[in-house]
Amino acid sequence: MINSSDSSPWREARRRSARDVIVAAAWALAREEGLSGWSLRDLVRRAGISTPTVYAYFDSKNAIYDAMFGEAATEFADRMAESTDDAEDPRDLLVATARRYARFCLTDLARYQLLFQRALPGFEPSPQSYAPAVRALQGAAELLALNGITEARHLDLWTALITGVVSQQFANDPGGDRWTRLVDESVAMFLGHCRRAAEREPESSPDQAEGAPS
Amino acid sequence: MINSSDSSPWREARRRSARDVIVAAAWALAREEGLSGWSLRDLVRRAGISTPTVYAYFDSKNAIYDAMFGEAATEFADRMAESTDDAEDPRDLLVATARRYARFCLTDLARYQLLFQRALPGFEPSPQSYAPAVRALQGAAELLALNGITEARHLDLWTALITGVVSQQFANDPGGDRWTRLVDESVAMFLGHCRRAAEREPESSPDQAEGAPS
DNA sequence: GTCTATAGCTGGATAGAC
DNA sequence: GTCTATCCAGCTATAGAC
Repeated sequence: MINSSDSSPWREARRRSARDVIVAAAWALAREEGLSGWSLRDLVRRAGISTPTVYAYFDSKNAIYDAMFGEAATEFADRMAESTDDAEDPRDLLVATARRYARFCLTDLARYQLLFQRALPGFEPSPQSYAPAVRALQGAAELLALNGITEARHLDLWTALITGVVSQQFANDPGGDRWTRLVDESVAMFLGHCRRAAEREPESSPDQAEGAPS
Repeated sequence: MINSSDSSPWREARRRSARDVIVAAAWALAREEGLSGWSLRDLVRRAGISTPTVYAYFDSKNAIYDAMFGEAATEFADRMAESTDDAEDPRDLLVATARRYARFCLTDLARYQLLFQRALPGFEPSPQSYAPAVRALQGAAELLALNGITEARHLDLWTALITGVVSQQFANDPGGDRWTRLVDESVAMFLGHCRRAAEREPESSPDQAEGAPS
């Protein structure tokens, strides 16, 4: 037989698509039963395959989670990189991005828990799976720079603020908008603060190393 | 035999202290192995008792979690209610409280996850266990009122901000202070924003219901 | 590669003696 | 109330036929 090597292109394609079927079934279950509320038995039943088939593509259940993490991280980076319209005011862009972030998180609890909450005891994403997330944070830094914000601590303040909105929304009003509707005001508060800070200590005082004990 | 009734005082005391031993062992395990990273077998080994003894005091593992939740919620309410010094500036009080909140959360990940992250799929605290948490939120509202902040949405903004700091601290710099050291600046930003908002729309414009799309 | 069948274990919870 | 002993359901993962 020709092409019996495991690395032949169409072999790879088959492998890949089988993988995709498994991961898709895993996502469906995670959304329905909770991130960790499903077993491999559930998975194979849902995907219409058998247990050993899963192990032909993944070494363990955690390897499936890792694939899910990678997928989610890529989605996240892509979504955050989408520019709305060019030629837009930097501030509107910041608002739009914050809204997009909140929507991204809130539309999929399982994904949010996997990606941002480290909700799986004993699971650590592999470096490859994690990589895209770094890309997204760089995007955030650039977006703030567009708004004249370059201090590292202000980037941290920004992520805290916007993370907190999502976190509270999930914890205390899931499905509602009690916190997400505060995004506009949050951005206003944040930008106002940074602007005034910049006026007080003009230009690059190079992020004076305030004692940072471990 | 006198006092053979289960409701006699010293019987109750014994029951209680046995309960306490079990819950204490559960906390120790939760801190060492993760909130859900331990089994009843681990628990009985640690507490030096046997499985049926546990079931003499608790109906299920979730009942143990509920007791833990109640304990944590009480601790939380107490800690938040501690006034630093009287005669203090309302703003300093706000900063101190925010710091106390962050410290409370960050000193015990398991407690934080149980109390604020709903990290146990399928577990809901009973109303009795939950009650003290309400007390704490009322305290926060009063503290903001002392600072002239009475709008409901500003209370929400406050909790989001301070929650976000803790959340980011845990997720991206556990053990460090990269975010907690931003508490002062966060309070400044928040108070500045609320003050200016109050100037623009003076006195109680009764929280105009801004259109709330999902 | 995919199946059936099952190993091997660990989990929460219980029976019944004392 | 506390024990020893155990049940039984669930899990991940694998052996071995095809």
